Amino acid sequence: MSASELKTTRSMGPVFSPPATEDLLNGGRLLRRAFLEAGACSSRRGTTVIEPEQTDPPVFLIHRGLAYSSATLADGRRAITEIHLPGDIVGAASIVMGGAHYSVIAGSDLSYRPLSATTLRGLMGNPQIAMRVLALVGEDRRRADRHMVGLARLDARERLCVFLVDIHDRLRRRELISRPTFNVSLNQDEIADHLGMTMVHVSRTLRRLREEKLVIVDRHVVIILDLKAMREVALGQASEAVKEIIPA
Amino acid sequence: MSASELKTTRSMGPVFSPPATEDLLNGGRLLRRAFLEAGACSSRRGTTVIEPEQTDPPVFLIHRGLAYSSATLADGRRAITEIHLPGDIVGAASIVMGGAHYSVIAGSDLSYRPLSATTLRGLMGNPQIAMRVLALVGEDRRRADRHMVGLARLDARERLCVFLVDIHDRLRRRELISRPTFNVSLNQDEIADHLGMTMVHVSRTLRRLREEKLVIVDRHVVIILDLKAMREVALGQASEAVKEIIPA
DNA sequence: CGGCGGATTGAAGGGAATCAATGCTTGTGG
DNA sequence: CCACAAGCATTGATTCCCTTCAATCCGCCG
Repeated sequence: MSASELKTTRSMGPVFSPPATEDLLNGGRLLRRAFLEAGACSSRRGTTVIEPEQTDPPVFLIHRGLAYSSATLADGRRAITEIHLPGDIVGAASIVMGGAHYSVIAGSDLSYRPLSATTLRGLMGNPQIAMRVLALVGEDRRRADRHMVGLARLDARERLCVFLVDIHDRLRRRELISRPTFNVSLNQDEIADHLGMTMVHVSRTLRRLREEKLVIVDRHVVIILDLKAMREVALGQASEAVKEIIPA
Repeated sequence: MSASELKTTRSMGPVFSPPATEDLLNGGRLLRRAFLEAGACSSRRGTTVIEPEQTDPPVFLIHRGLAYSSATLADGRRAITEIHLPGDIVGAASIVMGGAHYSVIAGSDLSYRPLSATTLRGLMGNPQIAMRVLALVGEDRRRADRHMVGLARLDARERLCVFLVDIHDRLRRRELISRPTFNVSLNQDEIADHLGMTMVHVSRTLRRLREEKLVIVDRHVVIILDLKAMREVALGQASEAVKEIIPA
């Protein structure tokens, strides 16, 4: 089996460096276990889970619901830099950076498990966990890169397709959904802040996508009608390198 | 001394988590040492240093010159996601991610020291180095976040100010310059791809900044005329949380 | 000198923002 | 049970920032 075939075969989840994979899997197990020892918390939609001023904030494993990281400028302009889904670990980088420079806000009613920064720093003594934490941050970074490319070079329609397909794929990979229908508990204002556009234009663009019979977004329910076509809009012009990251 | 005063005092470089700082400093030393044991390399301007297809690529410490990470879409649109300056360590995340999903290109003639992914993975056994590597990726992520906010919510003039002030501050912090004049060996096309605009509009906006007597960018030479005013454009509306990150 | 890549400038067009009004749910209270 | 307010979404009209297209210019090098 060739290398490329191998890559296509294991299309679930992010592709790690083969020599590191063993450690990563084990580190992942240990890390999850550490989270499970912590008690579960919950926050209602709209609550700020992490404040930017907070020093040495805890790290969260999201159990249910959706959260996002956002930064607000003094004049009120806001950008949502990342969407966190169930299974995501939020804020891993802050254990060395001494604090987030953004807020983490519950986008829906949320349940999660916090792990104190100190505890996690202690766990870093285990190289497998250290590797795993590094992988978490690396994965975030990869997503951030893709998002930057989108913000810099895609138009509104493309951004929305990428956004929706992305969420779909992440939920699918985690086996949280089995059909191309899911719930995104963000309102259009929040989507706009994530994609660098206005609510008005999100609304118009969603209408267009609906008319094109690509996807229906009503309230918080997303129904993807033509996943293949959406992928084409999203990645039709993505480079081969980027395509490899996204499972078909 | 209050906490905020303390923060302002140590205004050089990124602020780390206090409990981790000791480890980080030591890990940093060890890491630099590992790089210095490797031989120096050089690449001419325009060379691709890391290809996106490359599996398990090495990590680089840049010695002299400038490089950037870029992703190109199939239709030719390109986004430059990050600028790497002397002293930066490039590609640390790829030791677990199994490869970059972007190219790293020499923006000028470049000299650097590579460290193989395998070697660095071995060094991760040392918790101090592991912490330090995590900090590297975390720092990158922080910059990525700032850049996303810029792409999403700043206009052309603001983006250019942020960009130039950012480079200035990074060079200043590393003590590579002492006056607000420096060299950015990127052409306007590359700047445009970094800031998500067109070369034509970069040109126009730079003219405007010149007329406003804020900064002169001629060829590859940047002369900042009014640093304070530029910071105001750049961060005038930055949130307090973001401001703290940037040294005055 | 001529040619070339990069930068500049002008004119025209378009995508998205802005302003503003209306509609639709939902929840609350009379 | 309806009225009404509040929040969110939709739609239209207008404006504007930025892109696109195209021509010119400038410094550099063979």
